[in-house]
Amino acid sequence: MKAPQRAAGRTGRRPGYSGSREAILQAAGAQFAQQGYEGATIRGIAAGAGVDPALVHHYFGTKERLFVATMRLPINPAEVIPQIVAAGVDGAGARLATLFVHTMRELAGANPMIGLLRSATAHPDAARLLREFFTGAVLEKVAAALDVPQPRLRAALCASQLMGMLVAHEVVGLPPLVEAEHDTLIAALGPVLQHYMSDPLPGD
Amino acid sequence: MKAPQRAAGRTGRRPGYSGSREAILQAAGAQFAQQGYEGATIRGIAAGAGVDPALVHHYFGTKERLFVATMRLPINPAEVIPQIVAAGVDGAGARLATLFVHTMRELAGANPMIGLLRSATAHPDAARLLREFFTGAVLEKVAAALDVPQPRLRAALCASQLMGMLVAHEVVGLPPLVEAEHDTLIAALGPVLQHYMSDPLPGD
DNA sequence: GTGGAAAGTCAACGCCTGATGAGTTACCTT
DNA sequence: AAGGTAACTCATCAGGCGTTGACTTTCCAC
Repeated sequence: MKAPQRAAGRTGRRPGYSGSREAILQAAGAQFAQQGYEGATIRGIAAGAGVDPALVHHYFGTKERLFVATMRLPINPAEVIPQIVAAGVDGAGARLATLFVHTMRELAGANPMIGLLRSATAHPDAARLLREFFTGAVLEKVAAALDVPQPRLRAALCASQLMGMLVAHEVVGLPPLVEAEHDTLIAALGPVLQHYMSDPLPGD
Repeated sequence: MKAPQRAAGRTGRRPGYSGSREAILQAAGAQFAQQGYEGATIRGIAAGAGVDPALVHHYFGTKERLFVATMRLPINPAEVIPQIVAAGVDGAGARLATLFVHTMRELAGANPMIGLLRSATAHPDAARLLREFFTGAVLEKVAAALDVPQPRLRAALCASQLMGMLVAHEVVGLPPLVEAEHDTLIAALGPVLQHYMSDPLPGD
């Protein structure tokens, strides 16, 4: 039953390729997602990767930089946004809702976006990063792709609903949402996103 | 310039009524709201209240119990829900949106709900508390007051949008939302909440 | 082959955290 | 006037945190 144990008290470099760096990144992603920036610990991440805590610093320097290295979105907005908007504004709400719900359910429990949100609530830098990412990589892209008035406001409204669904579903765990079928959530969200994207707003 | 300093190195009970307990509760509320459960410290709270850290334990025992003592919602759902639903389902979306946006903007920066959310993301107990509170005190009440199919699911959908607006506005600080007029947000949110409350859903 | 760089561990540092217990002062009842 | 109780601070504890520097072992280029 003796599993090939990592870091078995042995010092010095291991023979062959160990994949420790990737193991650390993966463990860090899981811990940040589950416990947020403050809650996750270097020691815990190292244990999860089967590695000495000092090795984490060897690779990433500080916890802060490890966090930054870990952060990424589950989907690449640069390629997804055109896909959703391409066929025109009509039906874009339904397409976005479908993509979002499926991604959320598939990544349940290991959603990097949740890690970002968890961290953003306790770590101002993460909040700033999230804001800059959204305004830069999402809002602007959507604004460029969507031919409607006030595109940034509309994108932000969509983001508010999607973030909220994520928090209510993954963090708080509201039972009616967790137990609902994919199609129910999609049917509920679709018209909302469509409303934000194309219905008239004050200031149009 | 010598302000009447609290806890000026003097030991023993202070003459007169000091209001220390209330000062601690207020400081704790602010710290939990701004930094979440893990981020807030007993020492920081004590300093904010102008008091020795040990006095916090004297009154509340543990950090956990102080947190519970601090938690409350900005509005009392027991009296607000009937008010919103009373005049019928029609227009309830707009009424809820108006109440929500005004409350959110008035409490900006000191919203106890944000403290709960921040804490829920890092502290499973807070998440459980938030879930139990929502299912018990909100979802059930709404379910009883609303004469529509699947009331709990509808209430949860509304909650997801409101939580999301709170996170996007207060935590992430998306510029288009922060800069929008009250009326713009209300006009955007109203139809969404109305949709969740009264439009047909799969499973009706 | 030989030497430098990378991979890896170990032990320890200084700091901050929540919590405790003893001691001091004021208040309230009788 | 006396004594109990509540309010309050002080010094201190043990434990966990991020981080560091020295040391060992393997890899790779020349």
